[in-house]
Amino acid sequence: MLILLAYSAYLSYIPMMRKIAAMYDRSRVPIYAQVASVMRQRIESGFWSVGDKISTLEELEKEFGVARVTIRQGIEMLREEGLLEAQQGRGTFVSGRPKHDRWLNIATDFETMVSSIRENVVRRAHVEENSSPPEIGQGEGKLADNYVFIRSVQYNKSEPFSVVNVHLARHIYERDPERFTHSAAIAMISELEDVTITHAHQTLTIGVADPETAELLKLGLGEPTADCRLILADQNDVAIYVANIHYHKSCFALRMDLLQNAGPRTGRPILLQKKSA
Amino acid sequence: MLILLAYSAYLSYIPMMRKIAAMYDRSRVPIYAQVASVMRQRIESGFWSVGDKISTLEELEKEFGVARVTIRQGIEMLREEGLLEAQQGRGTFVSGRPKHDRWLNIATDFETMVSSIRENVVRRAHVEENSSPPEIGQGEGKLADNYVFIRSVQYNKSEPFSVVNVHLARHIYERDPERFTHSAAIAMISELEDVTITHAHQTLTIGVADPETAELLKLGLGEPTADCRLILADQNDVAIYVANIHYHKSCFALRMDLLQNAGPRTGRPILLQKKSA
DNA sequence: CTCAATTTGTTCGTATGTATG
DNA sequence: ACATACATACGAACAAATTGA
Repeated sequence: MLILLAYSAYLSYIPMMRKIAAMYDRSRVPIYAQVASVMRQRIESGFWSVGDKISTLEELEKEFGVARVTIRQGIEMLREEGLLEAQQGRGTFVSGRPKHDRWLNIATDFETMVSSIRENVVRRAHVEENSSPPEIGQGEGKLADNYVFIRSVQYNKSEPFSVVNVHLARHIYERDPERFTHSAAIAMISELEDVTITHAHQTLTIGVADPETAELLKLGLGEPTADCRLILADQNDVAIYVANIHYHKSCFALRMDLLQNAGPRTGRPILLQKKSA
Repeated sequence: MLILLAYSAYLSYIPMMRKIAAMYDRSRVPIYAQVASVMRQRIESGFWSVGDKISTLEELEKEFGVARVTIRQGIEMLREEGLLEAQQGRGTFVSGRPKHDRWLNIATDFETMVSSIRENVVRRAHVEENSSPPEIGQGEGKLADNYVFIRSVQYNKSEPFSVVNVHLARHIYERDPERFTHSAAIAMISELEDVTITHAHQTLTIGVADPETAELLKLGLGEPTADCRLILADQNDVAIYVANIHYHKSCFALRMDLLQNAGPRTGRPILLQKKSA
């Protein structure tokens, strides 16, 4: 069995020990929960592997600069999550890894997006036919006359993983209200022969859960979410589809190929060109 | 001056009132701070505009299902941030919007990435010449014989916004240790004539700040960050550059054009093809 | 101007949670 | 396990400022 050195020996953050109080103060999460989240991260990242004996309470006290009881509270959290097991006289051992779902892959081009959304299981929808228009920034297109608001939640094995809030131009919606309500609007739009999408872009940020999102995704208020804003504009530059999607952070990953349409890349020539520009 | 209706009238979350205790319990952040983050969001999103009178304490008590003093603590937080001003007898008013930094745009192709990184101001670097190799997943290339570990922090107006942890293949590093330490490694790699990048990909997730990252970005332990993993493989499929970048969430945004290399898009034909496939 | 209604500000007591030594 | 200190949260009562009838 591998006995690990104290983490501090590896990453040398002894110099920051004096500032530790300030670090804990920057977050209003209780210290033991902060300690727990660091230890959870170490298990998830593999720095502590399943079966390993982790540092002793004494080492952890010194490393985190907090009292023994506080460390124990953190360990208790992880025991309840099934990640740690403590044994008197022996030590504390890693007994499992957190579920890292990361199975959701966000599309980076239109084709992929449509086909991935098409397969989504939408379990719940709420429609407001008389909706206020969406907030639109400059460069995002013109507003349509009327919008319909559709909210749906996507589930994976009965676990909610995203909330989709869509403002759909009413003239699009009315072509087939029934289907727009119960299947993915974007897939349907892409099938309309007389609608040409001239702009489609997506902006991704980190946001916080508002009460509705928190409730639907079973999150705490203010917990972080991956927020995706998706806008489609038609041939008249009218924003016919404006979506705000909130993803559960633990299922979210975005993978991009940086050489997508470029092929292998060697150094000098292009960059020199750029430099001189 | 606009007097707003209670938010609850608009978004109808009265039905969830019974579950409110559960919602607060899902996070270990104090309730007043959770309330504050919801109100902050309302100001940021423009639901409450500057100058507006927000709901009264009594309304907010009922809406959030918490005590008056708790609401006041939340308001007090936002007063200290300069977002709200309260006046006895009159009400509480929005006095400012949060700084929405979002000025950082993550690149989605190699050229853009290199030229944006080239302009970054790196203010601090830490180098470990005898570094353990990076963790590599399948499909990310083969490991080089040796790596050098370089950590740098990027600043904007003396505010740190990202921590870059790079494992750089030693044979690359040794071509010019001095420059690799003090300027952006990736920009230099792209100038090497005899190195061809055959794979370059980027994976973005939401992570939590570990002690080092928290200290360098002045975050609380366990606060959310945007984590970007960036890997470059050379002509021999060796991962010569493996970066783990932690961005401060408030400066992070990723914008993608979904029609990047496709041009305008009309419905049927392509999709029918896909369907029959 | 006064009065009443509205709205924020303050204080008390109590209970529980967090953190230390 | 205990004693101590401080933060969080509740409910209730009361005080002070503002507004409009």
